[in-house]
Amino acid sequence: MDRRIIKNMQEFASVSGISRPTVSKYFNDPNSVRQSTRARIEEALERYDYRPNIYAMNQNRRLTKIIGIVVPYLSDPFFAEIARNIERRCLSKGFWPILFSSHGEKEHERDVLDNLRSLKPVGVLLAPLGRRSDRRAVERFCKAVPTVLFDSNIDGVGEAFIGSDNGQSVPLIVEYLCRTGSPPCFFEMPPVNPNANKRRDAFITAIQQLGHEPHIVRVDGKTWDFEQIGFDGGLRILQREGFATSTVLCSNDRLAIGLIAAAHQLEISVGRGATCQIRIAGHDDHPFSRFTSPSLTTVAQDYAAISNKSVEVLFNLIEAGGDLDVRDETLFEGKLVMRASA
Amino acid sequence: MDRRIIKNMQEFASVSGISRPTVSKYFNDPNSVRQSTRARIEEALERYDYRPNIYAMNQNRRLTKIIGIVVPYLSDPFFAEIARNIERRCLSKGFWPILFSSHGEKEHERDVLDNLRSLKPVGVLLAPLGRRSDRRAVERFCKAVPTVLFDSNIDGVGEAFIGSDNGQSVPLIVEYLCRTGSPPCFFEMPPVNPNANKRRDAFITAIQQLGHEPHIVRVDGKTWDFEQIGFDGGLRILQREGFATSTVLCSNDRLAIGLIAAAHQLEISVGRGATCQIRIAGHDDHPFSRFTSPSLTTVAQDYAAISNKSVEVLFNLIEAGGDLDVRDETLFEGKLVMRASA
DNA sequence: AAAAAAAGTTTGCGCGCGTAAAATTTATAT
DNA sequence: ATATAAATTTTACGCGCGCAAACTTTTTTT
Repeated sequence: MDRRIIKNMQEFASVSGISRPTVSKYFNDPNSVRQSTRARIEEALERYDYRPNIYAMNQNRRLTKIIGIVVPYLSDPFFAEIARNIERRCLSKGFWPILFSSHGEKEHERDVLDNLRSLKPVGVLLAPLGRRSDRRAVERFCKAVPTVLFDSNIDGVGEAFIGSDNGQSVPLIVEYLCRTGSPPCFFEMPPVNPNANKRRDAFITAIQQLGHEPHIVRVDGKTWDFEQIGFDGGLRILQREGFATSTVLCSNDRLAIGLIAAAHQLEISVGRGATCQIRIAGHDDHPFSRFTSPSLTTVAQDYAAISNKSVEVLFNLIEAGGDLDVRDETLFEGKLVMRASA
Repeated sequence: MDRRIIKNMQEFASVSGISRPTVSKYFNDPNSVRQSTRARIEEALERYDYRPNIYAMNQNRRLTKIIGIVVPYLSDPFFAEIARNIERRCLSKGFWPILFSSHGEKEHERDVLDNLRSLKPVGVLLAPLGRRSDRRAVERFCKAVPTVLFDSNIDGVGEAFIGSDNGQSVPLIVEYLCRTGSPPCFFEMPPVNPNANKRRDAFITAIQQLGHEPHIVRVDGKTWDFEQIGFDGGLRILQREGFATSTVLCSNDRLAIGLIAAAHQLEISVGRGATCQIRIAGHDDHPFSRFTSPSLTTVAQDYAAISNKSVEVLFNLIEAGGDLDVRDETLFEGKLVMRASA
């Protein structure tokens, strides 16, 4: 840090002995200027610690370097982790990731998309709320901004979709559960996104294919407190009629976490041991699933692959100028994670 | 949505029959213009859906409306929840909250602060990493930007601090544990922030005051996977020497969650029942603590109060023009949450 | 060494808005 | 109705940078 403070690019250009347009070019892409020039600029940069005004930059650039990341519910560590991964990859490519959460509310998602739009991002990675989304608002947004959807699909909206293959993951665990014990029933809550429905349907198909009757148990719940919903619903069911079979496959891990807690409270032993009364399995391999008691058997969503692929597709989309020829959908397979609960 | 698209404020001013400076004033603060004028503008706003260019706005404003929120680790639902609360309050006051996570890394925190600074926020709510923070970087930041610290204090840095009173909360649960069973030992990991140390010290003081020997058990761990650290460390200890007493107070809930999982794996029964072998308690009332098996007895941090107060203080700070006369520290008391684990 | 290509410089314009001062209109108080 | 205050309009300038065109210098090619 040297002498006077630099207030704009012109001053910085002067002290570094380079013309302003070249300096501008450097900040746009350091590799676009000659090595010797780059060295001189970076040398001056160390002495003066100047940073271009991002507002002026973004106002005048054709394209900003901003990438929007929108997740439905950031308090869910699953989405927090995906967001973190995406953020890292964007940063390493010189972009400015900005993270938003819809907080599970349709209105908030709409507001987020509106605000995000006025940031004029080059691209957006959007995990929509799903069934609770204001479909038209999302459509409008995706028409105006190059967007890749992930986690939760909305048919025909966005330039691509990346998610996991429920049609593979659900049969995988259903087959495992049937092979190792009583066939499972399916425990679900009102579907918040298309995945929930796909999982239920995949369950029905899979269990029938194995020659069993499909039992679906649905509990109420309108919030995003999935654990609480699983707990409350599970408690009620276990106290009254019980489940149709002694194995329960939950629509997602968070529901299963609540159900395990309910079972424990009622002193119903969970697990695959001989003395256990009920087996509980989940779906997603949520970050906390390995720390339930007993630890939760589940199908892991490959969220590293999902976030990596999402970013990759978005970068392609950006390079292609904002629209792809075909809207491709990439689905990743789940992996069985055998733990103690089933 | 009507006729032609409005590309700038001048055009919008024309179609709404108001002068541009007045329109500008309106967008700065809708209440600063006459009611009749406001009505006319908002009427036009409905017909034309114009939004001012935020980059141009922020470039020229004395103060932006941006409020930075920085948390150490967003994948921790505790911080995600606080962030959500803060965000809501900022939005309702017409500010633009932008959320950042340090991802538990010193370098990343530094980068975040650097980037945030160039956004020229009016104010920032910062929960620093703590001991892993680059103290000088944080200091420099706080000198340049009106900042309120929360959760984790750094002496003399920032215009205010809001957190919880470990000197009250720890004795509270220590007293409870001693009253209802064997005195606890203290289970901790390498301290990531000042709270960890304060809790240990508070534990020692409290347990001695009650006439017991303070036993501290520390396990290794350098990441932010607190559950994993609690699990691995707990497993090792329980398999070997065991804990000094049959009651374990953990430095935080996430550690306790891991420890409960370890105990379960070793078929050590956790709880306050007569047949139980060990009692485990935590600190924070983490969102997941009610869903462990058994549910976790803990001290609740009043995080609603913490986030509310933080925002309130920041608003005062902003109105005061960026610096307060005195750096006040507000500490909120914890509340005992008796559940099944202790 | 000459020619071609690449990189850098100069000049100048424009982006969309904030803000200030002076002039004018409108609302409120006496 | 008149005086006063408040709100609005007019006019004009500045913010910090991107970008394009024409020109000059440096580097690479043959």
